[in-house]
Amino acid sequence: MSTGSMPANEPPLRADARRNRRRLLDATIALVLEQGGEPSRDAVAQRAGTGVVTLYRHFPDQQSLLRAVVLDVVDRTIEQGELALAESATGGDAVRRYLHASIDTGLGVVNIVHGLLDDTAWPDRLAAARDLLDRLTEAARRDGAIGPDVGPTDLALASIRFCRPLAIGLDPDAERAIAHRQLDHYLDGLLDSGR
Amino acid sequence: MSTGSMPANEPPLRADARRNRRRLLDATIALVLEQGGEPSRDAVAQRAGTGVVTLYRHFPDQQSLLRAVVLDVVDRTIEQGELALAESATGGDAVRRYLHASIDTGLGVVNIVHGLLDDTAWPDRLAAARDLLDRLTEAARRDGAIGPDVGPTDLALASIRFCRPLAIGLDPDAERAIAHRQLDHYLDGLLDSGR
DNA sequence: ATGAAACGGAGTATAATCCTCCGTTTACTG
DNA sequence: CAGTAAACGGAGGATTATACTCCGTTTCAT
Repeated sequence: MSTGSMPANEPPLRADARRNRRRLLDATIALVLEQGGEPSRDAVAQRAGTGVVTLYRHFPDQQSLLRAVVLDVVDRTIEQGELALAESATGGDAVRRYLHASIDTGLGVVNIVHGLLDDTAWPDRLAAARDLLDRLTEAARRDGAIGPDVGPTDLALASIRFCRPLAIGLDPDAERAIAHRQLDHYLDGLLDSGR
Repeated sequence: MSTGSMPANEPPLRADARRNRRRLLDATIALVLEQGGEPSRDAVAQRAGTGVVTLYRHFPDQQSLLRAVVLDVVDRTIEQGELALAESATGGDAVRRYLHASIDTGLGVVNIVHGLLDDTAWPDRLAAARDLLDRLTEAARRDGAIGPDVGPTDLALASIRFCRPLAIGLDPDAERAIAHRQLDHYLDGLLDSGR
């Protein structure tokens, strides 16, 4: 269930294949976030520490790779969002926790890659994501954490903004730390928390 | 004085040359911000609405182009920052006004391009920029707008974060509007203004 | 009007990218 | 602990993008 986007009724993958598939997805996510566009096949394979052939075996064309990436990221993010909504004490906390999680899952890729896909092969996930954002907004509004001028779009745009690397040669750890810190300040302003 | 980065003791440029130079700089700034790396020559020329030759005539190699871009952006941003510092009622207001201005000048390019330059051909501007950030921080701290945990680095990183386009196919106007809105929320959190 | 400076389109050399063949290595099964 | 099938990676050729230049035309300044 938490295995990301695995089509269920397929012959089960061998262990190394499964590992490499995961690495390819992670490499693609990182490259898309860093460069903001379609990464080259060679670059993906190199980043993943795998041969180019492996990439082609798992994902015959760019479309299937990007589709898999989107499914993977969206699923992991929605999962985190549902947890946030279920376990947080207040609506504001849920929003806060969800956005921080979206930085770690790399949600930003979805919006970047979206325009490169010719089909919308995941209307269900899109609906689920929208619905999640709506419920997060609703919860925060009910608790008085946000005013009427703040909507689901603000949350979506925030996740895009803070997911993107700064592209100034920082190592991933520093990059993430900065993103979380900035997001916290942003949320301090967005949510009139406590005060 | 407000003509951007014009080397003073050179033969004066013809009117069309000056115009094209400006367009090339703007195109480069936009492309660097959108793609986060070295844009191709053809792309720059096309975006500027000029021929490739014109690009080569003004900037013989990539280095000179990037250097010119940095000088241009830094100068215009510093100018705005000094104005903000001089004319704002409070330190917090100065910080706010400076960061909003940096979105419009495109300051983000400097940090992105910085790593692509092999020399630091503008130690004076770098010093001036640092100094400006220090004075802005100092002013805001004196007015109680920021605590001791917020420093000049936060301002620099914020300008990078909010300068970068979201890369989701928005038109420039929408892009800028979102950036300003998000920056405002961020600053509401960063500066414990008023409250 | 005239000379000089600036311009753009077309074209070639170079580098990056895409994609496949095939011998080797790695994981599962009895 | 074999044996087999699946998965792997490096090398290489076809295709595409990028960098840069020649030269006839247009635009500006006097």
